[in-house]
Formats: sequence, structure tokens, C-alpha cells
Amino acid sequence: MKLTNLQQEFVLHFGEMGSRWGINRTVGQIYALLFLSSEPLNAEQITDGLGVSRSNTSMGLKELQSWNLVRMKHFPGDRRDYFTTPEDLWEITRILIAERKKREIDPTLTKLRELEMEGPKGDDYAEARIAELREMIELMTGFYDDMEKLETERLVKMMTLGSKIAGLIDKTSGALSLTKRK
Amino acid sequence: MKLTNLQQEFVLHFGEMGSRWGINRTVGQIYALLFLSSEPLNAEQITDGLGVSRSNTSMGLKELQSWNLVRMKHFPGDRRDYFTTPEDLWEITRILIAERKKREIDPTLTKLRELEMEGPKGDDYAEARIAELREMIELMTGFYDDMEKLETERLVKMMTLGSKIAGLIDKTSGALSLTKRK
DNA sequence: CAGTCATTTCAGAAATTTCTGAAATTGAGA
DNA sequence: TCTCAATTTCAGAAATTTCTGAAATGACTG
Repeated sequence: MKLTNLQQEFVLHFGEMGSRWGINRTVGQIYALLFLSSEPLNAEQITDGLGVSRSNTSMGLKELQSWNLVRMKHFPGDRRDYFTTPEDLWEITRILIAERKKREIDPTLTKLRELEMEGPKGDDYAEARIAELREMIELMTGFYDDMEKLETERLVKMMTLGSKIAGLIDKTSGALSLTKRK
Repeated sequence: MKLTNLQQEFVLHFGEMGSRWGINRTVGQIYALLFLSSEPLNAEQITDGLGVSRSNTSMGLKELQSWNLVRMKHFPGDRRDYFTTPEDLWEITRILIAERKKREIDPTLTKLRELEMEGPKGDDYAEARIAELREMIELMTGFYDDMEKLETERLVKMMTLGSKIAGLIDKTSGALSLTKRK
């Protein structure tokens, strides 16, 4: 599998960005390659397309599967596993956000609740700050859960509206208690 | 500086989460400690609160400053630097999102535009996928830019409305072209 | 079952990141 | 200018993560 120039550059970029995105170089590269391939690829093709070891490819694919970011396919008369990324970019985005939330936010939310459950310990400032942080995370993840439920079409419309939404919001009456606290 | 039990647990959690958040343990711990402290702390206090080396604290603070996540303060007659996190959680959140966007998204957007500038190379599928990805990122960052401009009060109101926004959106007429493509 | 192909596992090698202690730098006050 | 406290820098040590090659596992086929 000789990569085109375009593929090559894209793949290398994703490899470099990997560390900032919390994945390793190989995982980033595998994902990039699959993303640009119209046909599903097997581990062999990925391995020599990227020039990494077969075992590294195997581990990378396993990681991508744990992120739900690739789909496995099979062809009749061929017992190798083939992989693709979902066709729909919105689906990919939803998965990415959901998985990052699960790994980066949920454990902390759980921890904050635990700390609060242990009850007041006399450190008023810290306790207040923790409660405040938990509330903020709950507000944001609650909003995310709501957006998650919207069909893509409405989501796109909302994003396109952008700041015009501010006007719509003002026309609605509702509690604003979260901003003001004594 | 002996940490309270609550501080200790919170600090250790942020240290552990650090790697998932793209920062190292010490940076996570320093931030956590400052977040829970009502008073600004100097490097000395942080160092012995966390039990790390003085130089590690120095590098951690430098990193937090590069993220704009801490403020430096001074007291009359004391030439040591004191640090705090911004009081307002919304401000912290805005900074965090802005910085992550800058590090994790902007470089890729730039790269995608570069690849497109180089013009068609004959790999139709890859070219289409790259264009699609760029459009998606532009839509989302554009929306983010709009939200960024909203005052906190309106943002909270919007988040509280949540899925009720869907109804408001439907009442607005507007192009929906982005979802359907041939 | 034996043989073959595909994939996974895993111990250790290689690479990278984090952390430390010592030395260098900075800058305020004498 | 000199002194000294505070901070930063940096080379190498320590820890962690990534990657490889070899062996193990699984699973279809004749």
C-alpha cells in the first residue's frame, strides 16, 4: 500500500497531533488512514501503509475499537478483519465527544460527588468551590445530553444561527439563579 | 503547608486525571491546590504542600501561566510571587476551552486548509473527506466563537433551556444545506 | 487432526516525558 | 556595586509510554 502524497501528509499530521489529543502516534495515523480510505482496510494494509509493526497496528486498532471510532467489516471468502471509520462525520463527532466526556469528565464528576457525600469537613472555602465546580459540570453535561438528543439537522441549524440564538433566548422567561449567588 | 484531607484527595485526583487532560501530574496538582485555596500561594507553599521539588513547581507554574490559568499577585514588602486561579468558574471554563481549541483544533484546521490550497491531486475521495472535515470544524468553531461572545447570564440561560431550544430553532427559517449533499 | 493464516499477547527495547538537584540568572535593597 | 532571596534553567536520572519481534492463541480447511 503506497500512500498518496495527500494521504501521507494527513496521516503524519494526525500522528503528530495524537499526543495532544490523548492518543499515541500510531493510533492517530491509523485513524487518519482509515478516514481517508474509501474502502475498508485490513491490518496488513495499514501496517505497510504506515511502516509500523504488525503488533503495533493490532494494538492501535484495539484502542480505536475501545473508542468506538472504527467499524469492523468482513468480505465473503476472506477471513481477515477490515476496518473503516463511520461515513457520517456527525456520527464521528458525537462519538468523540461522548468518549472524551466519559474519560475526562465523568470520573471527576463522580469524585466531586463522593467528596461532597463525605459531608462538611470544616474547610468552607474548599467545600464551596467543589460544590460550585460540580454544579458547573452538571449544567454543562446536562446541556450536552440535551444536544446529544437533537437530530443532526436541528443541530446544524442551531450552530448556523449562532449568536442569533441570543435573541431567541431573551424572549423566553426562565430562572437565572445560577449566575447570582450570595 | 499541611493540606486538609479534602484538599489532599482533590489534589491527588487532579494529578491522576492530568494525563487524560494533556497536562502532567504536577501541573494538575498545582492547579487543584490553587483552585481550593482562598488565599494566593507562593511557590514555596505549593512545593511543600505537594511534596515535589522546587524546580518542578517552577516549571508547573510556568506551564499554567502559558495556559492563562493562573494569575500572579504580589503583596507589599514581600517579593515572592503568589498565585491564584480566577475566582469566576465561567472565566476558567472559557479560558480552558479557548486554549484547548488553540492547541488541539486550530493547527489541524490550518493543515486542512493548506492541503486544500495545494489543489486537487486526483484522490477524489480523500479530497472530499478533507473538505468535509474542514467544513465541520469551521461550523463548530464558528459556533464556538459566537457563544464565546455571549455574556455568562445568557449562556447559563441557554444551557438551562437545553432541549427546549429545539422548539425555538424550528420557529426560525434558515438554510439547512449542510446536512444534505450529493 | 495437522497445517495454515490471521490476530493477539507480552516481555523487553526504544523513545519520550517528567522530575530533580545543582548551577545560573534576576532583581530589589543596602 | 554587592548581597541575598527568589526564581529559572538545564543536564541527567527516573518514570512512563510506545513500539517491536517472537511466541501464543484461535479458527478454518483439507
